Amino acid sequence: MRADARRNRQSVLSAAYEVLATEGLGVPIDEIARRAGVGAGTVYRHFPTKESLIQAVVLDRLHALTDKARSGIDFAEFFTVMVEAGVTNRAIADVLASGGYRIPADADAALNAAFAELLDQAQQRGTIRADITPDDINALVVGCVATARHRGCTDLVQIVVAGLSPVRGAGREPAGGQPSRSG
Amino acid sequence: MRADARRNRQSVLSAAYEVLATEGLGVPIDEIARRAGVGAGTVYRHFPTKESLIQAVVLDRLHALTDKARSGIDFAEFFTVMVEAGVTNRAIADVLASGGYRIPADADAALNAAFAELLDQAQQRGTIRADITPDDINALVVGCVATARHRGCTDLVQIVVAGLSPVRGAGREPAGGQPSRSG
DNA sequence: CTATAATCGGAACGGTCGCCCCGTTTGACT
DNA sequence: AGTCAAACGGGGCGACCGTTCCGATTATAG
Repeated sequence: MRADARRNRQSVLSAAYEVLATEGLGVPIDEIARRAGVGAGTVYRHFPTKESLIQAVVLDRLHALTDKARSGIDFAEFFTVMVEAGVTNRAIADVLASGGYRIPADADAALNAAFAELLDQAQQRGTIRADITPDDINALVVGCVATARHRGCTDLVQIVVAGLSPVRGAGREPAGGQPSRSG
Repeated sequence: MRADARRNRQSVLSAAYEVLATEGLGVPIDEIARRAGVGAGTVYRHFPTKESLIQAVVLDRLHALTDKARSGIDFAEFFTVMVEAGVTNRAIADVLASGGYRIPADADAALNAAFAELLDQAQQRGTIRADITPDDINALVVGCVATARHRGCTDLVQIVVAGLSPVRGAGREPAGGQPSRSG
């Protein structure tokens, strides 16, 4: 592959990563091309469709999240990580909510499996209510992202996590830190 | 006003109400016109912009919700009502999430004030954690709607409500009913 | 019934966006 | 340096959508 082609491909990927994170999946290809300093045609040379470009960018993030889930992290912590990923990166938020372009099933499945494993461990340890399913968690993540994006109140995750616990108030008093303060 | 004009205006309103609830704010005007059995021009004769038509439809629902809040309902119940309103009516969901067309500030304020009042009562009664703000509740409603829309699991509201309560497990065991069961 | 003006409907406009085309440029190999 | 295929870029196409326009229609007053 020619050097300029490789360089341009990288520019497009970087620009796409940045713009998608800020603007979400709705950003026009022209905007990505402009920020990459190339023409729209060049973007389509490297990525046949907008969807394929988005996948290239988003899959990278999803794999990073999957790795994080496998790193011995706590369920509640990872829940927060997922929500923060969605809040920080609008493209991730859109993908998690299935709002826009689909991602390959295997990447989705890997992340879901890792997350489900953490959930199972937490349930066996009694930290999380037993009647919660992985699908519930997915939905809650989407909801928390939507919640936190609505305004800056990321700490609302604590409320949801508290609701997930089978028994509250045993050494986990909400006092001491305002769970929500924004504006 | 001519009789046919009045009739058409009503047709447009009915069609808009129905289509907006199902499809959300993104539905094209042409689709509303088609379902109303009129031309697009007729829609614009009665409502100068798409936004004004949406407002006419949505304001009605928001006032109904405000009335409901003032009817002596419990906070947790009303929380559920709000989420269900968003789940049933995509236009309401979009408006609550500020995703699309704005609504007049006074209608929004009235609903918020009524909801905030319910929250305050619940907090004074000790049912809801004292550190929760009305804005937090708004965000949580949006999140719950997004959550429930993601799949059919409306019951996840219970998890959030449980997280909102200062102490759980005192006569409010989650046992007995599967808080989430879907697909 | 006729005149008249309000109303109707859908074609048309302007803007946006994903995607393609093709004349031009440029990097790599000799 | 010369050659040429690969890569570039931006104009253009088709589709969609909100909005406008105007000739045809029709309700209503006299």
